[in-house]
Amino acid sequence: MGTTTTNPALLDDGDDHQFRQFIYDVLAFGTRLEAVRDGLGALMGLTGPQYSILITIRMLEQKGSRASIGDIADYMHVSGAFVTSEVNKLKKAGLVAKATDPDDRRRVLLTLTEAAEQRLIDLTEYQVPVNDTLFGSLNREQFDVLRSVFPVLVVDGDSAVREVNYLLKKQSNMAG
Amino acid sequence: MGTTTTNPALLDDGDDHQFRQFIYDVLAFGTRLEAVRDGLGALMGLTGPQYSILITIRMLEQKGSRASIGDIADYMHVSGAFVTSEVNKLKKAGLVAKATDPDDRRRVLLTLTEAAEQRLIDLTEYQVPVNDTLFGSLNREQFDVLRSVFPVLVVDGDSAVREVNYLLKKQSNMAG
DNA sequence: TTGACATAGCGAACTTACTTAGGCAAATAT
DNA sequence: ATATTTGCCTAAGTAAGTTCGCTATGTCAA
Repeated sequence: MGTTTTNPALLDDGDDHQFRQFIYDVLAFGTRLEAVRDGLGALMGLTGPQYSILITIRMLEQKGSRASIGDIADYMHVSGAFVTSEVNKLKKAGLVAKATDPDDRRRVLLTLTEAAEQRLIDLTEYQVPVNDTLFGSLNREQFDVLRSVFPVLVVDGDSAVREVNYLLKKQSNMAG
Repeated sequence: MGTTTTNPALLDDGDDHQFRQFIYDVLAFGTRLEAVRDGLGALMGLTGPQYSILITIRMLEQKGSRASIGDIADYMHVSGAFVTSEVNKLKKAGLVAKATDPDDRRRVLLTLTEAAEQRLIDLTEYQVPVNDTLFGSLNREQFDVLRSVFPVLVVDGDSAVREVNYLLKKQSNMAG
């Protein structure tokens, strides 16, 4: 009674205090990680979202997928219109190239330019000390757990977002 | 060479690919967690930041600390002026009370009202299914690792934020 | 005890990071 | 053929912050 989860693995003798503190810490870490990301972007002369778009494109390239505007928007959980406008700035800065997808000429395929790849390489000079500070206290066993857990959490996170949006819609229907 | 960390525990035979993917997943999870938080806030009729302020006050209360405007700002990594303005809205809504600290009359101490505590209790009805979706696949061993790791990551995160801001300042000094 | 400086909070003006709405062009279904 | 859907774009608006300058209080040094 009064707990915010029913998963017994997360309860300490029926108490969810540890779990609440954990959620709080995850959220707090998230804001710090975002601050670091914004700072790394700024070191390249970019805003946080622009930097995020670059590394999302790179991530998709490395996976062998091709990245359209909509793909980036889905990954980042922002609107397509926003990606369009930020990508246009990145194009103007010579960091991404746009090409129409020959298989579907509505789609725009995004790739990193050589200049962008070089700037990302140059950035590692700063990334290394920052990442070492951030994750210097993790050991191998902890990292293995984190590495296996987070992909699942992302997928479950998507489900939870859908669920909360559904609850919200239901509530607003009841109000209206 | 080319890796973004030097911590050997995070490298797979000298390669940081797993580590990069992990960072990407943590960031992705962060955006989803934030979306869930915003949704839970909306279910209470609040914005995400307002909801965050409420649970930050509650967290500090439970720790036995008293919460000033500046304390909340530090915890949330936002400006004091922003906390001031959001807290004033929460006060108008009858959810937080402001009192001047007798020990330092510049400080404003924040407490949750009964109404706020009740609304947070009512919210658990929605929180339970959402948290179960989010964290339903975690087992005890994984949770124990996460629970021990995240408080450290938050502290190290603060250091990393300071470090990246220092690098940024140094760079802008060199430019100017 | 007074003057100089630092700190906490506040309000106003501004910026940034988004969203929604509406339109066009290409693809898909009827 | 035509209707619908999908992908991207532009323009306009909104939310979530910031910075700046102010007042009040506290602190420290002489």
